[in-house]
Amino acid sequence: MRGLDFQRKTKVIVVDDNYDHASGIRELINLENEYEVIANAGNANVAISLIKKYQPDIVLMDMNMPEVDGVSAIMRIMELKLDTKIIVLTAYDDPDLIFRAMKLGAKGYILKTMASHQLIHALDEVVQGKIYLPNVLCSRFFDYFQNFEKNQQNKMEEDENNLLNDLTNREEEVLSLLTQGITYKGVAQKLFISETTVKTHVNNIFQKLQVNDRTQAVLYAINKGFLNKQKMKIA
Amino acid sequence: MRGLDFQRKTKVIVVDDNYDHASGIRELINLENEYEVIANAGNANVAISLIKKYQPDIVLMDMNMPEVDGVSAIMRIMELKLDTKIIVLTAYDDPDLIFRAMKLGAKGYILKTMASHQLIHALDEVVQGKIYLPNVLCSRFFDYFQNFEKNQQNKMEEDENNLLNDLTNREEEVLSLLTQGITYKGVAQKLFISETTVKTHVNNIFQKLQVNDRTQAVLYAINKGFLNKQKMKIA
DNA sequence: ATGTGTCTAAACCTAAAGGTTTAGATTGAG
DNA sequence: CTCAATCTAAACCTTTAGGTTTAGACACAT
Repeated sequence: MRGLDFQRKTKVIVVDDNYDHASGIRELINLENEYEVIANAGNANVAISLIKKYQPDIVLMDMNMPEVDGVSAIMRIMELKLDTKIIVLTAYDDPDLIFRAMKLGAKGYILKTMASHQLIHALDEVVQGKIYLPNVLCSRFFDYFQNFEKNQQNKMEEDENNLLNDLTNREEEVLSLLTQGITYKGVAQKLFISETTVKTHVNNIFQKLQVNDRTQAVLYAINKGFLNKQKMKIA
Repeated sequence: MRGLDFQRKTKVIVVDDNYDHASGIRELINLENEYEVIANAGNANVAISLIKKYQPDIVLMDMNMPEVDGVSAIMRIMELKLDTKIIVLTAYDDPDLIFRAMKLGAKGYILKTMASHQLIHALDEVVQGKIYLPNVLCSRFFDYFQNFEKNQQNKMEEDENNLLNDLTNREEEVLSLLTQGITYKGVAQKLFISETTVKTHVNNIFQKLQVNDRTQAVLYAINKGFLNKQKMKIA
């Protein structure tokens, strides 16, 4: 695909607070016929206004900037809802940073330590609409992603402070029905027990969860991932 | 790293309901010195018991199986909490399938249409603890991932059937307090209005949301992303 | 066999929630 | 100006919900 578009060069804006570094990247990119660095920005605010003005095809963004951090900068650029594609360029391979950048919609992620031809390759891939994430960073991302999701599901059981763990089986059943917005009478019918028994269970639940009413109990349950647990039991 | 472990071969279990296909993969893998297919499984249940029994290093899993679907199978294998690594092998490059498999903890994802040496390469990468996701599938994943997160936030406003959109500003405020488990009296104090006024609002909310009590209203609100909306208003 | 935990259930009470109707004040659109 | 929507509020009522105490039946462990 490189060089097929004779109409115009691919417009790139470089965002980096280090002027020397930005200049280096600029020269490197301008060596390529199909790319053109149309502007440099030393901070996020300047970057935003330049992007609004020029609507570049690609923004190469350094992540360790003063004042506004890189993640916020990406967020603000994405909110513009332009066709501009963001490639992150940073010294850090921090999984959390990679995860957040990609989540927000970055199309590529490159380490500064990587060879310069990789930068050009990243540009090539991204202009074609692909994602550019080197294998090393890809693995980092997924380590974080999978553990993140896993933790979301399992943090409940692992949490010593989770009062839901004090509930008996029957109480869990009752709570499960409460989280569906069912009345005492309804719960009694579903569990084939009397309404007063349900009340007893509910009162015990309230004491164990240290709440005062069913709404708070339901909210506590939802926040602690109780619903996920119930779903898993069913499946 | 290949061939450095003289102690034992890497144990692989192949899960595929198509016997011929499973056999083909088995032979292919057994050509490699460092790998050994120790078992085949034609369905998820057999697979689970074989995995429990042999605790293989790698499970190669076909996703289009009858009875139990591949995603559920992955979920059940992950629940065993073994060191077994799952590589998905399927004919489909459906982004949703890729996303769910990776989310659940799959370490690799290969299409059946891909060359056989890629399968071996995937095994090599995964035994080293890396993630194997070919560029095409990686892009598919991120397209889904980035839109997924975006959609989660915006699906509410876009939903024509979302009854929350019928609420007035004041009703939203009241509902917001209900979702914090606050009583009529508490809401009245927070909003500097009388308790009966709160009741009126709440009744209107119930009618608009077509529910009968506060618990159901709170659940409706949570399910439709009301809490996210409130958070966004703050930020 | 004795105690502990769980599930069951009743009686009794108060507080809160929910349903209905009516209505005044304000605002903004036609 | 008038209509509609919204926010406010009261009176009246019924139904749940929640709190407390007591207690029988069963299982399980020491």
